[in-house]
Amino acid sequence: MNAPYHHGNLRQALLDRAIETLSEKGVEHLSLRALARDLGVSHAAPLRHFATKADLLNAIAIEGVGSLVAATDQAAEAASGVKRLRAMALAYVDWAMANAALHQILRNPDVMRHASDDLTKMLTTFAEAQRREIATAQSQGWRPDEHPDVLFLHLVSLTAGTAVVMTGDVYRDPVMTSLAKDRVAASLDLFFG
Amino acid sequence: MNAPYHHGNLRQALLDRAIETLSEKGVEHLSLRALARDLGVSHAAPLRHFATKADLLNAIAIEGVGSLVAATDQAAEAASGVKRLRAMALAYVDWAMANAALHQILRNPDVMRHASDDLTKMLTTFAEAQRREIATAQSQGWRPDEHPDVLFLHLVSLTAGTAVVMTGDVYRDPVMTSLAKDRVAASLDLFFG
DNA sequence: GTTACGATGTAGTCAGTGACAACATGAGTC
DNA sequence: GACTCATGTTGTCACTGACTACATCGTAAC
Repeated sequence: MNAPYHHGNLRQALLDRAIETLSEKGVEHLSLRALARDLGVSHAAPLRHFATKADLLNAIAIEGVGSLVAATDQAAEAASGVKRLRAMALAYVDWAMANAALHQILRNPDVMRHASDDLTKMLTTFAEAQRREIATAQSQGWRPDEHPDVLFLHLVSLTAGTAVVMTGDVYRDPVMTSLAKDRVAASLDLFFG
Repeated sequence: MNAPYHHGNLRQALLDRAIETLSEKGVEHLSLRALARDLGVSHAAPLRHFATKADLLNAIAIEGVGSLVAATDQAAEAASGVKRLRAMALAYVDWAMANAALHQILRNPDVMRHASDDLTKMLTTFAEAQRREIATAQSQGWRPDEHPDVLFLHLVSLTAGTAVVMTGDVYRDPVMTSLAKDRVAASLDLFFG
């Protein structure tokens, strides 16, 4: 009748509930103790799974990057060359819009400051994949004369920036954001076109 | 001999010290009480000037936007047309690199979530100025056939994104960041050129 | 001059938080 | 059936943001 002594899958439950809370209240109001209360577990139980709050956020970020990489990988399958690069960029922005809370975690300096080796490695791998795609696209005739570093910086800035703008961090005016929604592809194509 | 009862300019001292602390430790470890200790006043003194922590961050953000607008305005004076637009974008990124902590505050969803009317108004005004510059540049022959919304979204995304990348939020690898430093102008010129 | 007032700083307090240590529970193993 | 160890609990500590009541002092009216 009573709740069982062991939760069963507290770790994942914490991650899921934390992501919910984050999208509602932001990282500043995420509290381990509130999570524990929400899940009907004692205030110190989360510490068995995440030694510190930073660890929890790091784990969330790892889940986020995994989801992001999966989304861009899937988008990449359909095409090749520049179109592949374009598809990945669009998928990135789409993913960010669909997972705004997760995206904000990945862009939060206070979270990434404590990034684990695993997390930084995932991000590095992601960046390397993008560099490879650029090289391939260039070898197939897309902007062959530009320096790869310039294209990479531009690609990363543009995609990250568009995601940031579209998830409402910059101009929180919803009218502007919804207006811009229809322009995302066109904006990206100023680069890919 | 003893410290005077009144600090003299506690408000500005708080702002200055807070910005220092932010660049060292991030917003998560900024504490009103620690600020009070640093400045040798009682733990509740800051509340006379900023009713809540959110108010303090908001005030910092207002200082930041003011400084940012001043920097881009000054850069704009020298040129006109697309060159003016380009100069403003470069000034934006330069400012962000020189004031990374302030820039991160302006990009922190947990801060902007509580943005005051004054702050949002400043940001709106800034956005409108950018839209005007785009219109002027277009009337002078720069990308005349593109939709202004597309250009605006692209401009904002690109500048915000470049600033985010260059201030180390995304790829924290300092090698990458310093490599990219020489490429900033070239990257922006893929749009302005 | 002194008196009243308002702005600024102080002292004390409260609930909420992250972190830690010591202990309890129970599923799986030999 | 005893052992073990991951998982959850209880208790505690220092710290924080926020609030209230009080102290100090510049200023300006009288």
